[in-house]
Amino acid sequence: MPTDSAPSTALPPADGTPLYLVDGSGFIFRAYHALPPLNRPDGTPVNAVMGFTNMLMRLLAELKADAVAIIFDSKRLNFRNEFYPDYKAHRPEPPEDLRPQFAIIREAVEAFNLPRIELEGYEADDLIATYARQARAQGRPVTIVSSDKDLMQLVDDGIRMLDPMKNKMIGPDEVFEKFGVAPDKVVDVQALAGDSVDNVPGVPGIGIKTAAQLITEYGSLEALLERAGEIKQAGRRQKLIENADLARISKRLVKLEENAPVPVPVEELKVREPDVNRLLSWLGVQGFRSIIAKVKAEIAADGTLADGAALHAAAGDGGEQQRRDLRAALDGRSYAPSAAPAVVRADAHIPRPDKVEHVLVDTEEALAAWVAEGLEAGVVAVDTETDGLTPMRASLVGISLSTRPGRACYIPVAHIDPSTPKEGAGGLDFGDGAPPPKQVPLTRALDILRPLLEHPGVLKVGHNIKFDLQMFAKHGVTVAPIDDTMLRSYVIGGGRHGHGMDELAQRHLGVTTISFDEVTRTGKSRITFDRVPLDKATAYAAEDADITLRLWHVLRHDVLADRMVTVYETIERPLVPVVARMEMEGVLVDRQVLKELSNDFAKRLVELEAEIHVLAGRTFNVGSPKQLGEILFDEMKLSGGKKSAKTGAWSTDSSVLEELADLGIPICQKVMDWRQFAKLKSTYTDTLGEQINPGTGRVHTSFALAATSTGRLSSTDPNLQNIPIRTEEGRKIRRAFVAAPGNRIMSVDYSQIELRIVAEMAGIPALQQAFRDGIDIHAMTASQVFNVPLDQMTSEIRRRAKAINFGIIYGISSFGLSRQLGIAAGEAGAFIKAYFERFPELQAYMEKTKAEAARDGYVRTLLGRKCWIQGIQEKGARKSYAERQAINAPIQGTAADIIKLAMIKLPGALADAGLNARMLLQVHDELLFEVPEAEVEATSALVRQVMEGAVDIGIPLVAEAGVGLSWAEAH
DNA sequence: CTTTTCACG
DNA sequence: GACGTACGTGAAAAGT
Repeated sequence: MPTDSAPSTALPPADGTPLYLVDGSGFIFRAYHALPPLNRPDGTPVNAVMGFTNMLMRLLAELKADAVAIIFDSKRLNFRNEFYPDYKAHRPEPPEDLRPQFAIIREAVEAFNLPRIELEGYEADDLIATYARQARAQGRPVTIVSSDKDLMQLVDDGIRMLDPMKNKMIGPDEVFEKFGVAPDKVVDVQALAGDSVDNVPGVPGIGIKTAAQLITEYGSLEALLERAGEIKQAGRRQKLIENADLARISKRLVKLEENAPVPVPVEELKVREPDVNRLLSWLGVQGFRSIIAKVKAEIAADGTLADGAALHAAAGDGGEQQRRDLRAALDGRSYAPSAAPAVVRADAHIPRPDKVEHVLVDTEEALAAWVAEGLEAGVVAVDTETDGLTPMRASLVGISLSTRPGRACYIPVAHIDPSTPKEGAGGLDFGDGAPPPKQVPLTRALDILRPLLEHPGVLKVGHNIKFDLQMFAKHGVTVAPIDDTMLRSYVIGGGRHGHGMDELAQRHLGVTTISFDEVTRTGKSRITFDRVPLDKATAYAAEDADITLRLWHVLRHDVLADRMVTVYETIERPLVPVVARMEMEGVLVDRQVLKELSNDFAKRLVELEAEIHVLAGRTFNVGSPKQLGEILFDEMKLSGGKKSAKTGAWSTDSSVLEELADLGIPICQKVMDWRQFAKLKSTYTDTLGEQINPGTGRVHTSFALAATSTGRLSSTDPNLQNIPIRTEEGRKIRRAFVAAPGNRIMSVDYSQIELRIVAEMAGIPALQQAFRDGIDIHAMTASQVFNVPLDQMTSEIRRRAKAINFGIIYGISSFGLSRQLGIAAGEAGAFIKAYFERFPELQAYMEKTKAEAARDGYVRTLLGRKCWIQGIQEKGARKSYAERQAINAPIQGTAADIIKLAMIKLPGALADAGLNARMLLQVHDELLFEVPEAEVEATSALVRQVMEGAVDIGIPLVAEAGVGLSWAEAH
């Protein structure tokens, strides 16, 4: 976790804000029994839900509560059953028509956006007791909303109870009325009297009246039991002596735990303004028309439902709402009711619609009607269908829209007859297919859709909407504003599961979607989407839009509930158009340079192969690790072979070959050389040329936004984040990445960003100072760890320190370090020990991070991104692996967050400065630009400034720029 | 379709 | 005493 210098979610000081603690579980039963049966339109019983919802409304609207927690029992047994198994054992199962209401009531709390508290092993009463005492200690008045007498023990002059059914306040006087003693003696009375409902035994024959009398007389339960012999009445005396232990157990059962490990700090129990759309939708599903009217009236009155927070302040689309209102005012139209800016109709059933309409749109009139419907709704899900997966090569063949859950359409715009031959000879169409099906042609369809897609007041929701943005941009349509369900899922569950739509549909909606393969078939018989018959295409495409919108409703709430709004809104969402633009820009690649390198590599491969065959004594496939292993270890009988654990095959990776080459085995060095050239040729020089887009003459990679567990981007088709640089031969490939005439390639990279982050997050003053002083960090750590003055530093000592520094970032192990440095594990372990002794804060930080991962299942970056860690609960090697991930993820992830923030700021900063540089690539700590020759100086200064100032993490960030005619020169 | 290897940060 | 390892990716080729 961030240390003191992290952007703090500063807790407010105890400020005397009254705290309302609602006994949710208790209330459910009382509301159920108090209210007549009541069903919502679909037949689900909701009488307790109704009572509960009215109570929440009263809390917010009448009591104007600012600090609230709704507290529930956890399902399982609690700690009381450990010492008294019969506790609450005879409770009957809840009635049939109450059971389905529990889940709906939890939904109610979410819909009102109130803190919902429950904790396994504890009853709601224990959590209430804990919070009540904590708030009381801060001098805050506490109101417990409950009519459960078991809570009366908590009452004092600062803690009162409110009986929500009778609307009656309970203070010390009322408690005395009930129990005949002051609140602090209530426990003793209950221990004696017992409770048949909860199966608390007490002392047989003693009820509340007698108990109160005895406690008043003797002062306390302990005193009474000790002096039981003094009691005059023989029967009562005997019962007390015989059942003293039962009374003591009863006291433990009745006494509430005041030190429960509550899951949310008391300071964070705050009323947050609900998402009005979600709340109204939810109320609509329940059929609570009178409550909807009340909510709307409240909002009309003061713009908020609860006191405090501004409307939509926490909601993800707050900006959109404001812009929409502004736009509506400007053009004199209004797309939303003036009083309640609810845009999702309250009768929309979320997430499960009661009817499904997936329709084909093949006329301009029908399309215009859908556009009108989208404008009215204010939120639409959009999806595009194309004839390929790479956006820069694919063509648009259809568009789907969804305006509310269950309602979606498919608009084919470039479908052809399914019987059309796959490839017209030489691209010519001999007209042997039937005419295309009836549809609105592409350009006409886009003209009609444009007002919707570009309308600043209509949110366009997509699943990986970057792709759709690009498809529309190709036709001059700039889609904005946007939201992305894939990225919403990513900020919540990055590293825990995938974020593809099919998986999320299953996960969140329980829906199995129509698979793409099902529609297009697979393998050789696969057809492009423009050949899919319209009925099938509609079923598939409309479903995608429908599911996207339904996922949006769920995930929008989940992001909020998971406190990930800031990461989503400040990093992921604004990044989408930036990366979309960058991919479309593409990078200019000189085919001729690649061709020459390819020929050169081919020549050397032929030579090497011949030499290797001679040395092996026979011909074989050098590219086959299996055959090579057999040659080296079975036929040539070389020692030092390792077998892979999985298949038992000989390992022939570079570490093995290198060892043998050092022993003077000539074939091994030759194979290593062969491998290098084979890799460079097959992966880079032969392939990159083919990736040049014939239309733009440039290479357009695709950056995956939700692929990594740490928040990094990844690059595919082709991967431009792993272009060689480490060897001289490999580096030549960068000569092919060139600037267009009149331009230069500029590379700007962060210097030592991950080590800076370590220094900051772990709070290591010595490292922080070194970075502030701008000294060589590897030499400095070498000097500190190995006790060598800087002026006597050798390159070998510095190399070792550098390896340790990198090791730190990877979650160091003595094995890994020893392998990296080619030293014994024991020696490596000693280095690590010395390092930790010099920088003790580091070891403490690592322990803390591991513990956090084990406790929560995830770790966080400095900016709050969650990185889920799989396997942290396991044992042995798997656990160690998970621990190293837990150490690495916050560091790597923070660096990823920082460069993303810089990328978001750059387009605006460049435009404001009148500069025309284009951002081309991101390589984790580096950004690549194409810059007009005349603007090189100004761009270099500005980009460095923006990158260094992307966010203030405490330690200074440093960015360095290089310029040249190619990437090789710029780096 | 999985495994091995190797390119990058 | 042996596990099986440095963290994060994607692509090509071989081998099932």
